[in-house]
Amino acid sequence: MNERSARRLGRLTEALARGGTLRLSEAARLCGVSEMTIRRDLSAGDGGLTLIGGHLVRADDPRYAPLYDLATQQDRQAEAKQRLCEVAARHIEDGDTLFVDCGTTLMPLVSGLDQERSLTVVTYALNVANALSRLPGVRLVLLGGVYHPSSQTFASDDIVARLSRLGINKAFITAAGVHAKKGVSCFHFHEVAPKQAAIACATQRLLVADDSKAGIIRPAYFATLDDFDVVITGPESGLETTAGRPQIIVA
Amino acid sequence: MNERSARRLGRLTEALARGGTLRLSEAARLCGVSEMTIRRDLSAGDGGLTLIGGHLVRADDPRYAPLYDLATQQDRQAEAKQRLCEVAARHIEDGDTLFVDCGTTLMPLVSGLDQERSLTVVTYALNVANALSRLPGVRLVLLGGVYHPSSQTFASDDIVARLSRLGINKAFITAAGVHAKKGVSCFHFHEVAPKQAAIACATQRLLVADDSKAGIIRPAYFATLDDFDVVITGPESGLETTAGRPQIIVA
DNA sequence: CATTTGATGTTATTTTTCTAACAAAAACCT
DNA sequence: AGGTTTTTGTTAGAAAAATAACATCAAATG
Repeated sequence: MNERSARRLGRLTEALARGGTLRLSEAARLCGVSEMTIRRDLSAGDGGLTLIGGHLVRADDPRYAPLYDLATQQDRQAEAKQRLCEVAARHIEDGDTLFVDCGTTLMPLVSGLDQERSLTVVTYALNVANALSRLPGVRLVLLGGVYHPSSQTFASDDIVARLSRLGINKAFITAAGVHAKKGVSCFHFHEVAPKQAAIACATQRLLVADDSKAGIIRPAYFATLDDFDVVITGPESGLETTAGRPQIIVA
Repeated sequence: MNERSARRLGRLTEALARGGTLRLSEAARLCGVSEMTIRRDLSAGDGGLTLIGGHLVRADDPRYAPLYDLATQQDRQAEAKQRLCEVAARHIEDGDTLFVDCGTTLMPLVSGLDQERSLTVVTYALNVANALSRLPGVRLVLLGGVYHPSSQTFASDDIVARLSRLGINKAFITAAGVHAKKGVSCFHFHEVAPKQAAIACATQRLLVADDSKAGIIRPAYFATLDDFDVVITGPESGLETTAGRPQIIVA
């Protein structure tokens, strides 16, 4: 990609940073180039901006991904996540201090929060923070550090210490693999410390994982199933409520 | 308006209640009627839903609100900021560790960075972090804490300690007010600590402020002009290079 | 039962947006 | 300078969407 092209994209991205749309014609006028050039910039770019019916809009916000493109498969997972999150949301009470884990699983949870909901939410994920930053009722605490693009999270050596200073009420944890015997795992090792710290200091621990994670093992173990008080999952997960600790909720 | 029509609209409104888009064709299939009927429903409705390029969206969705104001006034300032940032960018060398301050002034700087640029960038601003998160060559460090929507920044009591542990090479600082005699100020008190810490520990300090800030005093002072090595500003600022410390660059 | 009325579907037309191809201009290199 | 590549603009054609007009259907009414 071109340097000038990148600068134009940057400018447009900035213009649209807080949402809104821009007619393609406006964008072209703004940058002093033809509409065709803007089109080319967009298709060469990283997909942060997209064109929908002649209107330039942000595409990087999962909140605005198409909901019901029933044709594709991604969306069925999205719908599953939506269902799980609706159940998870019922565990949230006003005044809670929540920990919200990384990934896309919990995005419907934070995106769906009521504007006026009075909560404190702690996270180390950039996408989660972005969604929460728009809610006036939420006090957002982001655990900073070095950014890891692979999981859109921040990692730092004192994240555990900082987390333990916060009075976390409920921890919503995600996983890439959930195995009844072997335990709960994720892809990236830098996610382990925050997850474990959140599990350690939260009063109530909730695991949210859709069917596609069931029976899977990923590189980084971070907990066993009975570290959790509640597990919210889909009907095909094969997990069942036993006498033991975790209460399995099927959504 | 028709009763069935109203019911369809209600159903679609519900489907889009949490944002997202719906293809007109999907909507038609969902309601079991033709696309034309959906179109008629929409134009007869209260305007809560709207059609944009074949996609059905909520009219009050902030993402799809047209940005009317861009063409007008913001534009000239944006262009000025673009100019300042082009000058500022010339001070960046590969391998640098930068501090980038909050606000919109420096957005063109980070948005315009080359994809391959090898840098470490430290910031405490969410918008800056978002722009940088897309650049593969940039190691992004976000100083976390409690989110302040007014400035899109994070604040925490140990931000100063954490900053001083980082080897900041060049600090790009912004201001809401620059006064030759009185000093440099910003709107929010929670910005003061990070700014001062960055100024304290950086090797080179650059102030970037467009003309509209010149001669202005804002609530929170955080530095004097000669705390900076370089000041990048516009032609109308009235600032001039004197014998003293700050080198004034007019862009 | 025929007729009317309103809602819906279908088709055709216009407008707009998208894509591809080529031409012009600018930047780049030797 | 001369030639090459890259970037941008223009044009033309294809695709999609918006609009309008007309046809069809179903319920309601006398």
